[in-house]
Amino acid sequence: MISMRSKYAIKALTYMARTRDKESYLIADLATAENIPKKFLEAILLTLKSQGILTSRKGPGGGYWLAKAPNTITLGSIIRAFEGDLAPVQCLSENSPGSCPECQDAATCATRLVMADVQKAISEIIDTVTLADMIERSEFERQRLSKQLDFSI
Amino acid sequence: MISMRSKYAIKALTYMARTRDKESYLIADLATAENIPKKFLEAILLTLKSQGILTSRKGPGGGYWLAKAPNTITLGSIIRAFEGDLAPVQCLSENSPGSCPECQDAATCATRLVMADVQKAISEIIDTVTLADMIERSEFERQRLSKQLDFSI
DNA sequence: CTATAGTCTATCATGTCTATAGATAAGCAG
DNA sequence: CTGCTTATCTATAGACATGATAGACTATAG
Repeated sequence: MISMRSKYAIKALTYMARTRDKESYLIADLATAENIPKKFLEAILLTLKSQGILTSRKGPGGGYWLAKAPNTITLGSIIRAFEGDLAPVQCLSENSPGSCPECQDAATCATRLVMADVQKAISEIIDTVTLADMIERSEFERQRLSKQLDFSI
Repeated sequence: MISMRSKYAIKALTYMARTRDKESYLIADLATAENIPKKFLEAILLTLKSQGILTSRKGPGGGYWLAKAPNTITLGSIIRAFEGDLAPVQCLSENSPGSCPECQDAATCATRLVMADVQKAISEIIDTVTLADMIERSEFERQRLSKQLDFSI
């Protein structure tokens, strides 16, 4: 299960990518628009900034905005900002290395071998999908469903 | 990250599948052999029994043993016994259904669509690999490494 | 100088995870 | 029937992560 942080981050970022008219977004407005607890969102946006996904400016006229184009922001980079690297087992973690405490022989550990495949499969999906892709996919689905409705009438 | 429960379960089951000579295994022996806290292992074996992976008998001569052949016990069934269905988001959970609390429109939710792909990718791996496969893979790796050693001498 | 808006620190409740202790129940041997 | 063996159940404790809130602090436009 991905955390609420990740989901709120996706919602806020998607909102910004969808409505590119404004040049900056206030925490309060994002919180209201996407129904996210304001104080919680604060910390989330700060994390996204530290990952180079958002930029911000203080003071009047300030706020947050996307640091990169939506088609260059991957879902993986968003999720990993909150969930860490998505290692299914400790010994496959890159940013916080170390062997699994219970493992007797990492070299021949079948669990590690299989889990490496799992990790790769996950990465291949989430590191390929971008924010732009997600908005497009959502819009496509919306239209597909409204057409289905037309037929059923 | 999969839990220690899952890892201990895999270790205990692999041990039983590897040494098929004995007709039953004592909790205490499994705990010693695989270096697992005995009391903790108790609960784990009980869960595996409730999932139909193990069978048991009390009293002298009793113990635990595999309820099925190792090539019919999937890694997925073991992991799911402890981690639940591996739904990346609430709305994709089958055994504890319900929509994600923050979701406004599940039908067009891009996160759900992508995560469904992730869930499928994970399942395709772990539901295909069996206990027998893992033992074989581990043994293969052991031999491969010892051959590599031969060359390097 | 002051209102605005992001940033930082601390705290809280709740829940899960790993692990341990102690009591209980089933089953075999004599 | 007694006693030993072995699984099973209930309860608890400590550590940590998660979701969320409160309040003080800092930068900046005008």
